[in-house]
Amino acid sequence: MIEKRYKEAFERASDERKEKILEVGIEEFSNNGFENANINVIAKKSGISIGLMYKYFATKEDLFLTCIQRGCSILDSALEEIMKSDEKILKKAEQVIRTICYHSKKNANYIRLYNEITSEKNPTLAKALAEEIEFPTSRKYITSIAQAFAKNDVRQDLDPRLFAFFLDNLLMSLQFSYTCDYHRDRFEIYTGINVDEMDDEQVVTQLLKFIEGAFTYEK
Amino acid sequence: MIEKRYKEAFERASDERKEKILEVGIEEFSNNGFENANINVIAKKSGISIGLMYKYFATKEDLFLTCIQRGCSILDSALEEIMKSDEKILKKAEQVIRTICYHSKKNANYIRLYNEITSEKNPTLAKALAEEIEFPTSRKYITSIAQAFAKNDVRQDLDPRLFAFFLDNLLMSLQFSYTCDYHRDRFEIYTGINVDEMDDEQVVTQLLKFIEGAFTYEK
Amino acid sequence: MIEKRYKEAFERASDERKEKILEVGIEEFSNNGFENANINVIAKKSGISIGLMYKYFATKEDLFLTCIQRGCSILDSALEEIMKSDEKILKKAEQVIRTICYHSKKNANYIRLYNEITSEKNPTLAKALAEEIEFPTSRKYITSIAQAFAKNDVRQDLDPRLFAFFLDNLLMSLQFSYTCDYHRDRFEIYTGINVDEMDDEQVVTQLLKFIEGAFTYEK
Amino acid sequence: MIEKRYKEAFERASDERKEKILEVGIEEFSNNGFENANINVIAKKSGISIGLMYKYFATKEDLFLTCIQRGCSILDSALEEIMKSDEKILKKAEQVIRTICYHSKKNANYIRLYNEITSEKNPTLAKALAEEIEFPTSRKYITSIAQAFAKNDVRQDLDPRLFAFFLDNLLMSLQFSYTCDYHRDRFEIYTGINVDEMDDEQVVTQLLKFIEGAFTYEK
DNA sequence: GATGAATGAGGTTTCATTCAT
DNA sequence: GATGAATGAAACCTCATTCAT
Repeated sequence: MIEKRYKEAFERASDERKEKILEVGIEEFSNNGFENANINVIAKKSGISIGLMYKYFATKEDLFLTCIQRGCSILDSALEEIMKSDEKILKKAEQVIRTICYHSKKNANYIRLYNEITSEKNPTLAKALAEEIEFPTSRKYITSIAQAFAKNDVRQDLDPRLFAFFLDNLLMSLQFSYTCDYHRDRFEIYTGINVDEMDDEQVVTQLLKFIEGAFTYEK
Repeated sequence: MIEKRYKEAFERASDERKEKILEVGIEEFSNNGFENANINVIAKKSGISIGLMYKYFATKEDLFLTCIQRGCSILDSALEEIMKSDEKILKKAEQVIRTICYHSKKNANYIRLYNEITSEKNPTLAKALAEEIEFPTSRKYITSIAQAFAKNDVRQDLDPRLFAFFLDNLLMSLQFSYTCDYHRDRFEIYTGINVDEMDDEQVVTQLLKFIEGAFTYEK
Repeated sequence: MIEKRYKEAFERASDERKEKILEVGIEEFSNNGFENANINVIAKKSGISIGLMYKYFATKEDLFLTCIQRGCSILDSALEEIMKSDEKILKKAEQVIRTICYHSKKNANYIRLYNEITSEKNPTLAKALAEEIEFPTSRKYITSIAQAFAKNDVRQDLDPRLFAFFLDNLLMSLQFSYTCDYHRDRFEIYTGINVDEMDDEQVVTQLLKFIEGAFTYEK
Repeated sequence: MIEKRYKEAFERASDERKEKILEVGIEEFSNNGFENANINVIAKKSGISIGLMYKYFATKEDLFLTCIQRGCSILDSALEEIMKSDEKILKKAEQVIRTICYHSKKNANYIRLYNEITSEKNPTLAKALAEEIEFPTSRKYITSIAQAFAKNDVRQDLDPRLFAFFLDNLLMSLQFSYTCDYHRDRFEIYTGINVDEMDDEQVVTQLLKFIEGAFTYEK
């Protein structure tokens, strides 16, 4: 688990300021990537001095990680809402997919930040990030599938953890397809349609069929 | 489509040298990412001077892109072999999955380079790369699915292009899970097992079930 | 017209520092030309770091242009003083010539910088520079000649603008002859005397005769 | 006087090749200036290898100087023709001016090369160049004026060498005004007319009046 | 004579981080 | 707490020149 990466001074800052810094940081990091983001620019756009920024965060990496934590908590809370319900697993999947389709523009920067993380090269950092970000989500999926398994709502020869993994692979890929340059182009190459002009309903329907088949079918 | 990004002098170099430069380049770029890779280091490790490197490639970006083209052509030729056969689609899927499991270590750097690309931030470059890389693969998948569709081997209410897209999402994610730091950790979080110690057969079996259900099931 | 080429940070620097940087810059650029001048050297001699230099000027070219503006404003203010008087045109010419002879050592670097500009190869930059530098001077000369023309102090068949141009050609060449290596040697080849040992009075007298005849004579 | 700056191998090359190399060299140096001209490019455009270029010239500077000698000999031979005649000095001046107006386009590159030289920063080189280039011309002018002086064709209180110098200043400035970016813009600022659209006859007439007055008038 | 592959020093520019005020 | 001027290491890239063939 990632410990807090900000200094105490950051906690003491006003909520408005904290919000602003992380918002600007998320925007800059998601637009430019970690290397090309400029911490001096982030400070300026946040309306604080670079000196104060270093009173809040020891390094550029710490600011980056704090931005990630912020972004992920936002994404996770949306998922939380859906997964805690009592709906059947396919119903939950549908809601998650619709949420992705619907909110992908509003939260585009968070998702692009997430995409940035998935190509992290530092093994130690990658591990900490994965645990921070993937753990909560994975438990929700695994639990839901296990429950469905117990209720015999899904095929009985599936491995809940692997199937949760495959499911999340599909959802993660979809998120990126709505928000990240390369994945957007990839989407168009496969479907022939720009993702902005795609009928979301068609995507939802087809992906649900895919998932439903995957979870339900049994020879 | 990406045109060649190397200069004529590079073509004239010995095969051994060309091989060496691209091998070193792929290693450096996949280990450090584009920004943190150092051309001077690549030149030194390749046994040539920095001046000569710039006789071969006009910019760092051009070297990067040539490394990508090299990596992709290797990956694509493996896929080509499988997809051109007359097997049923699920048989092909199985072969592709096995190939991924089997070769993921040998070609780890290529796949990590591919992962690097998927978070490219330059829209123009992202588009060119997506077309170069995704187009050949997508046609193979779409064609195979369309053929299966015509033979009634798969459910008749699927959209071939979207299903090809979903299928590739699963395979792409699997590749990354074998090779890229973050994805490897993510895999372990979902499955509880480090990917290096995972029984490949279990992964193959489960993923095939997932795909088989997705393509076969019809209410 | 050239807009300012320095950043706001430069304006905020102390006058002493601004003065120092431009003085050193003018010296380096006039001694070595634009290409061979070294920004790191200018920074070091100015007593600031290279990083700060780039806080002040975005590029080497911007520093160069700011040096030029500084040099030209000094040269122009000397001319301004003379031209705004009510003297007859030949009296003004005499004063200008004497000023050139007298101040050519003190301002040698400015004049050599001006010389550097006159062989500028970038057409866009050349145009901007010419307008910045030549316009104020040209108006002064043309106006003076036009006034003399109106008073019948000069021959009535002259074209004021072309005669202003010829006059300035003579003065520009004289400036260079006092300050720039090639022109100094050229001067000696023509006159047989090194310009430093030449009796300025002789030059003033002869050049005034030349100009007086040019402006006065009428068949 | 500049000694030859080419190696013996260059003398042994075919006239065609020598011609080509110098022609290309003059073009590159006059277009880009000494620093920005690329000797490898000059070799390629001349149709020879860079290795051979260094068999012909020891350094880039030597090639440059040989180009200058070539360019100047062309310009000088045109002047030679005019000055050796028996015409009166003003007639000769008119012919020189007309030659400048007429041939300025054809020989633009030579003149721009000459312009490049006039801002040479190396004192030793500047001196050698000035002697090479200015000496022949200066003798022609000084001699002509001295002859005119003896015949009482010009005012008797002029210093022949200084007047020759002033005269050449006017002609040199005019040459540059027809060919070099900065000087062309300067011409337009003074006259209000682009030098390409200027009526040459007007320039000739006015400059001749200027010179005639300068040489003839006597209080 | 002729080639052109190969070298590598050196210059411009960026930006994370420090610290005096 | 807050500022922002100041630092300087490090990276990309150019091109005159060499030399083995």
